[in-house]
Amino acid sequence: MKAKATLKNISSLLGISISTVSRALSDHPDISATTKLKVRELAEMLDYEPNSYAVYLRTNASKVLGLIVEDISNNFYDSVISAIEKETRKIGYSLLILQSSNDPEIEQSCIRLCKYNRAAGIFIALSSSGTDMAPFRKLEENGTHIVFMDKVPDDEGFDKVAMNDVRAAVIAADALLEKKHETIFALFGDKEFSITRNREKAFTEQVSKLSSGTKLLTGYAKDRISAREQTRLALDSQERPDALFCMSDEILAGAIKAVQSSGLRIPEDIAIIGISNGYIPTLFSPEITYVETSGHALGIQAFESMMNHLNGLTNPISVEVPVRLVRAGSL
Amino acid sequence: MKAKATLKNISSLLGISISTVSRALSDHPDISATTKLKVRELAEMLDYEPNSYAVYLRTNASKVLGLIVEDISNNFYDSVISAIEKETRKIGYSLLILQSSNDPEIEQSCIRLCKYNRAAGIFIALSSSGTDMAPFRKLEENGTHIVFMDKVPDDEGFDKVAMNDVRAAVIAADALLEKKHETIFALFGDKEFSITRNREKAFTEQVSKLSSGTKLLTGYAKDRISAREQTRLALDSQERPDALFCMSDEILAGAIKAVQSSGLRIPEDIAIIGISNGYIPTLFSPEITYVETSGHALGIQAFESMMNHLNGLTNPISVEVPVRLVRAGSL
DNA sequence: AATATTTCCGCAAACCTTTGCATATCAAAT
DNA sequence: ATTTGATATGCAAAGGTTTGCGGAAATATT
Repeated sequence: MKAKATLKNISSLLGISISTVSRALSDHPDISATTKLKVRELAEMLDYEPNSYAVYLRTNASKVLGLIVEDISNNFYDSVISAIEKETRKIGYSLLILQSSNDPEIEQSCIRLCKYNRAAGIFIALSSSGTDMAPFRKLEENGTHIVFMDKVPDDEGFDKVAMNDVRAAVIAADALLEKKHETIFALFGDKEFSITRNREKAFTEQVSKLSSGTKLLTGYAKDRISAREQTRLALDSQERPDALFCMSDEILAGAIKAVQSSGLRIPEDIAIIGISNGYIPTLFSPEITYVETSGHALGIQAFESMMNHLNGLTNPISVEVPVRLVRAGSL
Repeated sequence: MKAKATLKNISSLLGISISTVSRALSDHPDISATTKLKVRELAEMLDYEPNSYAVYLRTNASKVLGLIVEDISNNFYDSVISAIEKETRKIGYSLLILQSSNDPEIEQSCIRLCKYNRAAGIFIALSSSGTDMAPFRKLEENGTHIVFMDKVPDDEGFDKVAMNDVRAAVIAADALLEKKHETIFALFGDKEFSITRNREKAFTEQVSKLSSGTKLLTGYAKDRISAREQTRLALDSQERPDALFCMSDEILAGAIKAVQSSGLRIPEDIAIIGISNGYIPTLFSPEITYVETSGHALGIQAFESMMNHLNGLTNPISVEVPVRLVRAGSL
C-alpha cells in the first residue's frame, strides 16, 4: 500500500515550506507563478489529494450533507434522491443517504450518523407524523441545517419543501369531471398522514363544487393489497363506479390490478386518474392520466433551500412544488 | 451556534487530563470505575460526539464506503443499494452513494469523491463494458478495496458479485417449455453488454435442447419503447408467437404494453416469462411468472465480500448469486 | 544612497483525537 | 524499612491542513 502524497511530502521534495505548497495549490496571490507551476506539476505527478479530514479539522467546515428517507426503493423518493445526489456532487459535497425504515428509532440512529459525519445539513422525509421536533431544533442550534421534504411537520421555523397536495387533488377532480360520471370511487392512503387528509379534503370539496350530482365513494388503503381488494369490492358492488381516483402510485398499482381482472375496459367502462411521479402510470395500456408530483422537482427545490441557507440566508422558507396534469388515455 | 463538546472540554470541566477522558469513554481498563462514571455522565450531558475527522486523522482508518451505480432510480439497483445501506449503517460505517449516469467521465468524478473521503472500499456497477481497469488497480494499491457488482469486468484479481445469468436464462426456458409452444419470441437488451450475450446464449441453447421443434424468434431492444414496438410487430406478424420471454424489467414493461393493447389474453393466447427483481411482474393481472434475480441478495453478497476483505481476507473472490423461479399466472 | 514599497515565502499555532511511555500513589510482600 | 507490584492518571507527539504574522529579498521612490 503506497503512502499517500501530502503537503509535507511535496514541500520537502521541492525544498520549500508546507505553507507555500498549500498556498500554491489554492492559488494564493502571495505565491509566484513559477513556484505555483512547480508545485502543481509535482502534485499532479504524485496524485495528491487533500486530506479532507485534516481540512475539516482545520476549517471546521464539513462538505457532507445527509439525506434520510424511509426507503430508497420507493419510486417517488428515488427520483428525489437522484436529483439531490447529482446537485450535491456538482458542488463537490458528499451526500450520505440513509434509510429510516419508517422507524423513529432507526431515524434517530441515522441522525446520529449524520452528526458523526458533521453533516452541514440534512434533508429529511419524516417517518411518522407525530415526530418529536426537539432533536431537530437542537440540530439547527448546533449548526446543522434541516430541510424537511414531502412529509413536513406543522411547526414553523424550519425549511420545508412539499408537493402542492391541494392543487394536485383539485386538478385531478377537474380533469375527471370534464366528462360526466355517475359514481366516482376515490381511494386514499393511510388516514394517519396529513398528506392523505389534505388530498381527500381538496378532492371531495372540488367534486361537490363541480358536480353535486356525482356520487362519491371513498376508501382508505394502507397498501397495494388492500387497495386492490377494496377496488374489487367496489367494482363488484351494486353501484359500480364509472370513475376511479387513486391518490398515490401504491394505491394505483393495487387498484389497477382489480380493474384488469374485472375485464372492464379503460376508459370506456371506467375512467382512471392518479397522482404520481410518472413511472407507474406509463406501464399500462392505455397509459393512465395522472397529476404529476415530480420527485425530481422536489429534490431540486430542497437542494436550493439547503444552498440558500448554507450561503447565509437564515429565515426559514416553506416551498410548495407545483404540479401538472399529464394526459393519457384513461379518461 | 453552540460549541461542540470535545475531550479537552470535558477534561477541563472535570479537572482531569484529555487522555483520561478519552480512555474512560473507550472503556480502557486502566481507568477507575468512578472516573469512568463521572466522564460518561458529563459526556452524555454535553451531548459529546467524537470528532470523526480527528479520529481518522489519528487512526488513519476511515469508516466510509462508496457505492457507484448508473442511477439510483432503477428498480434493480435500488434494492441492491437499500440492502448495502442497511448493512453499512449496522456496522457504524457511512455509505456514499453516487450516480455515474452511465458516463465514464462522471464515473471518474465519483471515484474522485470516494478518494476525497478516503473510502475504505467501493462497491461499483460498471457503467460501460470497455472500462479501463487501471484506475481500479491503483485504487486497490492505495488500500481502497473494490467490489464489482452486477456488470463485472472479465479481469481476474478483483472481488466480483453477479447474478447467475446463465442459470436464470436456463430456468426461464425450462419453465416456458413445461407446456408446448409453437413460437417463442425472446426479447433481449443491448447486445453490447455481456449480460445480454450470456442470457441469450443460455436461453437459446436450452430451448433447442429441450424442444427442437419450437420456433425461436429473437429481438434486441435498447429501451422500453423499442421493446414495445418490436413486440407489437411480432404479435401482428404472420407467425404470431404464443410465448414471450423478456430478459429484464425494462424489456418486460415495454413488451407487456404491446400485449395489453393487442387484446390477447395471458396466458391463454400468449404465455409470458421474465427475469426480474420482482416488482414489475406483480403489477399486472395476472401476475407475470419470472426468474427472480434478487437485488437484495446481490447487495448482501457484495457487502459480505467487502467485509471479508476489510477483515483481512485478501484473495479476490467471484460470487454468483443464485436465482429462483417465482410462479404466477402468466404461463 | 537611503528609504519606502512590493513580492514572495516560512514559522508556528491550532483543530481533536489516540496511544506509548512515564509518573505517582498506595498496598502488599520481603 | 525497603522493594515489588498493581492501579490510576498525565505528558506529549503525531496525523495533515490552513492562516495570521513576521521577515528577507527585490524593486521602486525620493
